[in-house]
Amino acid sequence: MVPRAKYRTRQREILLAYLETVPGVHITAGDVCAYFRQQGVPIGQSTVYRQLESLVDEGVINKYIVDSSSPACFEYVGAESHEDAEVCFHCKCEKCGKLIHLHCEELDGIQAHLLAEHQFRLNPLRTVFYGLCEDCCREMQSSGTGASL
Amino acid sequence: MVPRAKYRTRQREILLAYLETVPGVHITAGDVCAYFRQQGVPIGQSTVYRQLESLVDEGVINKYIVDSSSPACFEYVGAESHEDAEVCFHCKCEKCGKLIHLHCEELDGIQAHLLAEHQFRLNPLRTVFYGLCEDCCREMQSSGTGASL
DNA sequence: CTAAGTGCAAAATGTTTGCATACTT
DNA sequence: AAGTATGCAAACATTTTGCACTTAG
Repeated sequence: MVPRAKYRTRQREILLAYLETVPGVHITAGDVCAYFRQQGVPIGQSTVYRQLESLVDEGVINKYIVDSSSPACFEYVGAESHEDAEVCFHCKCEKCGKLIHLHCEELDGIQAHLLAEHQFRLNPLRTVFYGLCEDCCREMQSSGTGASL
Repeated sequence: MVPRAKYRTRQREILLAYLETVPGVHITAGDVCAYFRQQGVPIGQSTVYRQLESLVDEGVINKYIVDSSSPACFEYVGAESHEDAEVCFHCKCEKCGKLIHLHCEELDGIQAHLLAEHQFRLNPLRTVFYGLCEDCCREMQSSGTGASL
């Protein structure tokens, strides 16, 4: 795990500023590097990786790992993670990439259960349920791909 | 995605035989290779990767992807059990990085709930609960770092 | 001034692939 | 015989790291 950022460096601000312009969008570290390179903004890739990891650590962005042979995706969620009011869960469709925000008491119960029975203090802000959304689920059934997970 | 195996080769049988001896255990492709190398069983690593992928495709083993910088884990779940394969959830400690494998009916209920109430078909193989493990949780309380999530 | 962050290039890691050979059916 | 699997090594892609240099506080 990477330590939290302690300085506001130029690179961090630029990176953050960029991420804020694409909330809810999933981009890879490579995407970010490519974007800056194309824009002529000089930021080293190791800095990108390090800062992204820091931001994940701080809960400003989410990190999604979908497939072992594809890069991790990052997503700006800053606003949500800072307000402590409504905790919401995320469901991410593995097929279309759609991200669904869920408010649900039943799911909140998971938190209590994990704590009581498994001594695990869940952090909902960073937990993402992966699976298939309604649309993709239907689409998959009709297309006969008997992949019923 | 890799095509299904069509031949019963020696390597496939050996691999399968080994996997059957460690049901429910999570091993990486590297683990498998190392084991065979140590046992003097000559099986190439590409074969291991290819066969594992085939077996995943056939539902004989599960593949877990938890972290982008750690290898995928495989777990034998049996030839027959396709639909009702015993899947386990993962809890990952954000602090120490520990990975906890959880098998729990209560958590299985989440799957049903998400499907029934939110039309979302959860894929437990990809879903990871983030939070604090028991040890880190206690450690944090005692060290007065009032981080109560 | 000091601790933290940067950037480069190189290493490490995990996985895939090209291709000639060997095996299964 | 025909198609499939194997094994090696090399390619690949992503991420991490060592280290000298710069910068924020």
